[in-house]
Amino acid sequence: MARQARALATRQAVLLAAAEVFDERGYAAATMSEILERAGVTKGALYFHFRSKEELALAVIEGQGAWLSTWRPTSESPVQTLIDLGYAFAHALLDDPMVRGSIRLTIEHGSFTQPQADTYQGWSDVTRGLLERAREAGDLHPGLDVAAAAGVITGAVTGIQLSSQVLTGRQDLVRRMADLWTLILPGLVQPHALARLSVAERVPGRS
Amino acid sequence: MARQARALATRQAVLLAAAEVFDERGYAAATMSEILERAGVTKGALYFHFRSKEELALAVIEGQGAWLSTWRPTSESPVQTLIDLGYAFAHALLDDPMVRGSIRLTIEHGSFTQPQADTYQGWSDVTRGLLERAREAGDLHPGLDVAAAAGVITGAVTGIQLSSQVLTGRQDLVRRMADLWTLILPGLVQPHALARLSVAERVPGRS
DNA sequence: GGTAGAATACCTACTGGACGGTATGCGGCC
DNA sequence: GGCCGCATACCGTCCAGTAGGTATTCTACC
Repeated sequence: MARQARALATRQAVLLAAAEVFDERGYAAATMSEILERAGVTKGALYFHFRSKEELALAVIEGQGAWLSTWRPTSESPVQTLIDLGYAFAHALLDDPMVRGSIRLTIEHGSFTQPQADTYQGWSDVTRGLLERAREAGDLHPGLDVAAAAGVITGAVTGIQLSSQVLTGRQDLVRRMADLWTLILPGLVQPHALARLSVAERVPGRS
Repeated sequence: MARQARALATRQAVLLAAAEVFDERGYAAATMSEILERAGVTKGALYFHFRSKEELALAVIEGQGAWLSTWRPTSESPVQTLIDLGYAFAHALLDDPMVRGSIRLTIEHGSFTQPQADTYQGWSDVTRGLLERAREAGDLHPGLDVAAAAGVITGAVTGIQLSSQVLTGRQDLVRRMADLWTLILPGLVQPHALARLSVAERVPGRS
């Protein structure tokens, strides 16, 4: 047990360092040397836990699927939950190295296409689920194609994040997220539902 | 003159091959060997025209700025022009290897940050210019923040394109573009202007 | 319009270094 | 004492870039 704890600690250190390096350099440009140096770990230790660079990258990508699956609705209103999810994701991108690294690896399509498609699909599914609940609640425009809207929102969030990163190092990410909702919501929800929504970021603690 | 023609041909062949390989593999994973092999050119020829891998990548990125600057308005209506620009860009992504490679290099932020920021800024500026003309024409919602909307649209198009590529190899890109406009336009333009717009792709040849 | 010579355009062979991965050994906890 | 967890030294490969030679085409002059 005690030694398992130590092993887990080094494993986590490697994962974290890998996420950081993948985030900064991308998969191909990242070197194992930099990862193990930053983790304060030797090559033997790293390759004991991960058999290859690719396996390590896959483990980092997994970390972000984990983040999404821990997300719990924050409101009775599905659309409000979706908005909150966007802001939560923005803050994860700012604070959580694992999410950052994972997103970079997902965006850089390359050797491993399947996990990336899964990531997009996962986000699209969550979005779609919320939108379908919103439609049942009568919040959405009647003719709206829910699947199409979910695809657009997922893609738009991806792109917003990317352009924010390139232009300002993600400093204006939260503002851009607000801009996105401001622009998109009128095409999504009916006016009476729009009035009940908080487009700006909500501080947690209220229902 | 005749020798310039030959040199220009090989230079173009190298640029094209480079764009393809960068598009398929990304900057770091792309190898000069594959580029010169695909171009049917030897190493000496390549390094005569481009002094380094980075210079070659920058030349590919330039090609896309060139594409954007050759774009000419297609309609009296600025918003309709913006929609058409989106579709034109989608088809360029499907057909023009230079645009494809350039976009991949722009999305993969890495060693050269400045040209990428310039690319985003260029798109954002064009979009913003069209939106400002639309506002002067009274087409937009009165309170709309034009700069913010331009940023969102640029980012959204980027993301749409990315997710379409990962999920379907860009097969559904045009449809996703239509979904984007359907969702965004109600938050952008006033109803009376919306009625005059063609959200679906227009075949060229009519005013 | 033919030729000398000088750029221009390109070819081949090579190099130094870095990188992912491995083999083997060793200490400490059960 | 045995295995888990790690450390170290090493290997084969591949890659960006270069050195130096060769072919091709333009210019100049006759």
